[in-house]
Amino acid sequence: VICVTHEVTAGGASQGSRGAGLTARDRARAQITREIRDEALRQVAADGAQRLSLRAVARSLGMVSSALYRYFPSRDDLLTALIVDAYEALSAGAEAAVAARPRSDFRGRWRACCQAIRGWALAHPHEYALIYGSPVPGYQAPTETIAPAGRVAAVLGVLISDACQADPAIALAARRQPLPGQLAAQADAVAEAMAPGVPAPVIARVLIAWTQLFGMISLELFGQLGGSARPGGDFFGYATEQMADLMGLPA
Amino acid sequence: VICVTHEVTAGGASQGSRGAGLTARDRARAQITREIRDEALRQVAADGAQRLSLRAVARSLGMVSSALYRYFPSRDDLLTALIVDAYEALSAGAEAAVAARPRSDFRGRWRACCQAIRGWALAHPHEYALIYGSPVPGYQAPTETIAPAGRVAAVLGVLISDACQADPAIALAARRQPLPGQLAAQADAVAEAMAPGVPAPVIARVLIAWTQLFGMISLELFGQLGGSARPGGDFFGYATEQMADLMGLPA
DNA sequence: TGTACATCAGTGAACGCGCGTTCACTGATGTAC
DNA sequence: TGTACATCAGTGAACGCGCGTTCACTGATGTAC
Repeated sequence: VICVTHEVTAGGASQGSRGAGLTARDRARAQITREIRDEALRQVAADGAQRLSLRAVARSLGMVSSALYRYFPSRDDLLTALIVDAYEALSAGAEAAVAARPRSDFRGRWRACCQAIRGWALAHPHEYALIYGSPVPGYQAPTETIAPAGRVAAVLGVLISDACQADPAIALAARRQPLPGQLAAQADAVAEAMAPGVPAPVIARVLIAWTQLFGMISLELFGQLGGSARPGGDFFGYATEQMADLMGLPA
Repeated sequence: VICVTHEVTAGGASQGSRGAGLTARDRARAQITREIRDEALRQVAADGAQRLSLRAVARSLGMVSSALYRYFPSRDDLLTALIVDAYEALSAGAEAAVAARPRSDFRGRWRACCQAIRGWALAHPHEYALIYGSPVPGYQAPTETIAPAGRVAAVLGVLISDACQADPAIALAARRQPLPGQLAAQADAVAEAMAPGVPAPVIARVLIAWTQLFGMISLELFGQLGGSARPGGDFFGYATEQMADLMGLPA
């Protein structure tokens, strides 16, 4: 009885907020869904995505494995939710880091973006692998993951857009090296989606910086740098500056 | 009886070659070991490394799964053998491609190296993932894989060594931008192992080119380029040239 | 406000699958006298 | 050359494990009159 009263009270309170009409059941469902995601994430963080097991998640939550099917129709859907979360966390971090710098300090914003992404990757290696590692076998990323993935790229898109508007010299310098036809068209397509108004040659260099950034992080994280060549933060910072130069960001 | 005669004859023949003293059993063992590797490789190529299963390999070979333990002490040892093979195949391809160009055409050798590595990766995506993808969970690469991994890097090491010796301008140009202390020490260590005599600033740029190369290939192969930004060969070629410029290779 | 019915969360058992690895064993191949 | 013994490849059964997913069911929560 106490329990019922409690729920009714909470229901009334939540009706006052914007979740109007939420029943106790709805709220319980939302919370348990969250708990499942959290526990699944904990397992991915500990053992990697391939090891994610519905049964283990259910076990940790004191549920029976079949109960999870009330919340996620399959293991793959749970994985998809985690992937979306990872993209969101990464891009939120990058956005915040970039926003913390003066709007006109383009090189500083680029640095902040790189550091934030690397920092997040080092802190969450398995989540990073989940979104930028080799694909999980048998899992086909559904279309829902495309938008969150784009949000990460948009951080850089906005940055270069701002820089090009503020400093026409960037575009001018890049234009002196025209691109082969097909690449120019590709770059234009990218510009339209991510950085309207930025000329193709600049975009091409931004793409180089982009692949450099994730390439470095992946090689470092996955330990594929032959022992001797492991890039600590020093190499990362150095490469970041070189890429800023390549993109033509003012010093 | 016929069978025995046959074997004795073959044994005699092989004693004439450098595999002296090889018994029929030894030769059978070598061949079956090869067949196991080949079949395992076929499975990795088809389904990825995580899906490699001793039982499936045995099944394909018409053996019973426990028989494989005569040849490989565990699944991990089989994986290790495949990893070594993959490194060897990749580096052999890169070496051949580089060797096919005139020794003094440094930019051409660099281009050939990049194209060979990308070509091999596209042709053998799962094997590429095996060596440059996110680590297989639960598998710890043993020390035997270090040397073959280094062989790939050595291709680039020899190249830049040659270039620096032939064209002192490369080193001179790079020296104008000194490195932060720790990075210089790291680069010197890399130089000592891979490219003796090459100054640290050049090495730092080579490392950028190196991470760029594998970063591009990984992002392309693993499909993590947000749909729009997928790098066909055009982008790859463009980036390759930019990296040649960065390293200071003469045009 | 009270009752009858519909909805839904969670249970527990089961299905069917595949895996890596061990072990006692048989029979063929190699070796030493 | 012939025999006795040691080595080794391959067999078949078993151990113990974990997984994703389905299904009929119970009991609590929500809804409509």
